[in-house]
Amino acid sequence: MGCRRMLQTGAGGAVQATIRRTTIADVAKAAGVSKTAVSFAFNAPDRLSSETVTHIHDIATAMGYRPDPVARSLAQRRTSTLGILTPQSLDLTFNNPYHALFAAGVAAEAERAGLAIQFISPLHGSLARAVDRASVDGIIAVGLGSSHPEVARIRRSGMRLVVVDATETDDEPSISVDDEGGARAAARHLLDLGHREFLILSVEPPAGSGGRSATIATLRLRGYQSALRAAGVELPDQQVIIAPTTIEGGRQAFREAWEDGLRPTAVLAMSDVTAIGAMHAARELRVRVPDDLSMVGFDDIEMAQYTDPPLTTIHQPIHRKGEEAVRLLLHDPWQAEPGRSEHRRLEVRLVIRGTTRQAPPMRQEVRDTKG
Amino acid sequence: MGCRRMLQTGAGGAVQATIRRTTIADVAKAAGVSKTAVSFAFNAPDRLSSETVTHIHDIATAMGYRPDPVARSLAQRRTSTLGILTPQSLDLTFNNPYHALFAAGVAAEAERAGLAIQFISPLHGSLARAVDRASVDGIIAVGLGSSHPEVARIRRSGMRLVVVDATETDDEPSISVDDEGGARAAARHLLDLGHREFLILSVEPPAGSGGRSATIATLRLRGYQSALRAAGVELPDQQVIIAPTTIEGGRQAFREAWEDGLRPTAVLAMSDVTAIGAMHAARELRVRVPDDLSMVGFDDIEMAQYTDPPLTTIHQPIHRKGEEAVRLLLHDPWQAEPGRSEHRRLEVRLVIRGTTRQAPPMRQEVRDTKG
DNA sequence: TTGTAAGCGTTATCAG
DNA sequence: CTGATAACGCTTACAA
Repeated sequence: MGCRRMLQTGAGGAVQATIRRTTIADVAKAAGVSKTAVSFAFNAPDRLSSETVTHIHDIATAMGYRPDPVARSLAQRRTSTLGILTPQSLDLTFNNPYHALFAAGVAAEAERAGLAIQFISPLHGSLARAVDRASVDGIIAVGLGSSHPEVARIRRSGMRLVVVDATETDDEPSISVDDEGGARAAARHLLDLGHREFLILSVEPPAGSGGRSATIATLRLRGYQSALRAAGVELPDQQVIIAPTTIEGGRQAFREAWEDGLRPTAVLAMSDVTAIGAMHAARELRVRVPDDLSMVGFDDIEMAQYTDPPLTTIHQPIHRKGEEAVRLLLHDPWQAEPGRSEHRRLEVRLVIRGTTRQAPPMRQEVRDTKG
Repeated sequence: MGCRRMLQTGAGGAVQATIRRTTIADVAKAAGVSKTAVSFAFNAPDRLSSETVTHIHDIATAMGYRPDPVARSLAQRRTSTLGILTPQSLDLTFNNPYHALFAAGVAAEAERAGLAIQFISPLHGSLARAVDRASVDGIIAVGLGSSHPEVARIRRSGMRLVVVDATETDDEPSISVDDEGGARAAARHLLDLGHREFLILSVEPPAGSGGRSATIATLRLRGYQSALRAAGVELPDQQVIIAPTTIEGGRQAFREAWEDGLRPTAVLAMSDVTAIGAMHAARELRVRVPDDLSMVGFDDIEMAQYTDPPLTTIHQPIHRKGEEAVRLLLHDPWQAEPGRSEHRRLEVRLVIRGTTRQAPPMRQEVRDTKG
């Protein structure tokens, strides 16, 4: 099927072009029908006699014809693609079990709806640029508050948008979990076991997350604090440290805290991976978990079941969050009634495994023996 | 900015449309210039006086104008998007650390080149459909041999293509590692430690992987076998079992093998996650690793360092594979010289950690004591 | 049942 | 430096 073509170069020489796509017009001509007929053969076979349909299909496959998805998108004003917007680099996103599982949930539901997925993350440092270039019908923004300038811009552009893990506002629909409640439950569990000396490993607030909107870091911290306060436990700033959400990040954070003389009997980690890292640091420092040190994570990623001992943590339905986000995006109830967006808040629960135990007696003031 | 519009419905009633995009024509009119000028203002500011550029930009942002990426792609015949093709569902892909790390590598290099990433995986069970709908400039196919019908179809369509983890052929460029050599090194290491009773945990061959082309499962098995054969060790079929590439999959596979009466002193797993699952199964069965059972994984994912004991495995440069795949796709040396594709084969190496130890003496024939 | 023709929103060519 | 005008490849009223 001669679909190569000689192109005249400016200089007058003939040069072989890369294979030119077979277009709908080519097929139409070859089949002796109109473009419309070919289009129908693919998109609405019912509107053609079954003979012509098969005839056209035969010709088309023989010529290797494949409708151009871009042209199709332009004409239909629909890309059948949905974007997942993350403020971090994809490199980080893909290697973060939480994000991976969330994306899996999105993918599962998207597939059901026949939608493809595209990841949108800063392009040459600019989220705006990445968003502008993305050919998508809707965006799921994760971890970006409504106050984030990019989110605002997307909303203004009229593109469908669902935010995940961000403050609920009237401006756009959202999916979230009870971060504060979960954190409170984690802290209470440790308080109930008699712990009074805590170390909190916080996740990093997203870059440029804007002022007002509460990030999950804020919410979870608030949860921890409210439980501690209710129990009359102080929490000096020094005892909450921010760690990168990686195993290594958690490991280093705990090491440094230890070297700074902190001697908690319990650590509250805002993410399971951080907790896992901290567990390894503890092991290296010959601190036994849970005998000497209790630990509660957050998220309940798969690995949490397989650490040694298995990690006590706050379970959240990560995969379902992804699915629900897609449903909300598709359901589109807020477009009709602006200023009254739907919010779905999913439940979390404490899962007690092997990393929490009664606080060891008499471990106060150890901190002072240092140096 | 009145960019809502009343649309006449077929029935004659007026209905409010969703917000209509501001187009380049709107901006041109508002700014009192031609469409060309607006286009230049965005894509080739040098060709306009700086005054007009800023003027146009001002108007454009005021109107909330954003060039339509789809229209742009059509006109440019370029989507600036690259597809990662996997034969499995995204649900599995995202939760597989190997794939996640590979994708991260692709993402890193793609970002440098200003390319977006789209995942292509079976849509309603059909890879072909998914490929047809994907608006991408090039495809990186992972784990799909050249003999796979879909790969052949893509090649024929003239789309840029790089295959990863597949047999090297003249038809398309490829990235791979020395799977066979790595597997051989793993087996030799165990043989050197005196092991003679093996269990092999194989990964699943990709569905419809076609007949001839060797998958990584084939290659690694070949590597194991050649080392064992050289040492005069028999490997009955019964001792190689296929397990899903998940922790749970490895766990169950090992349990079942054990229940079937197999009593290996060493297991060779084709993937780290499977190995990790098997380690947990062993622990549940009170089989001590590495005292009673040695284990070697494959891939060297991050978790391998953090298991207890840390996993001995075959390291492969997963992230770099992703980067190289993109480079190869962009470099495009094979387009010029068809039938002579470039292949990059990256190195693997044995990383000895804590899960391998001298074989326990006298553990033959235990198998026979069963039932 | 099939064909004609007008978009879809850009970019690219080529005169002014 | 700027502006018409023709692609780009498809879908989709509307007409036959």
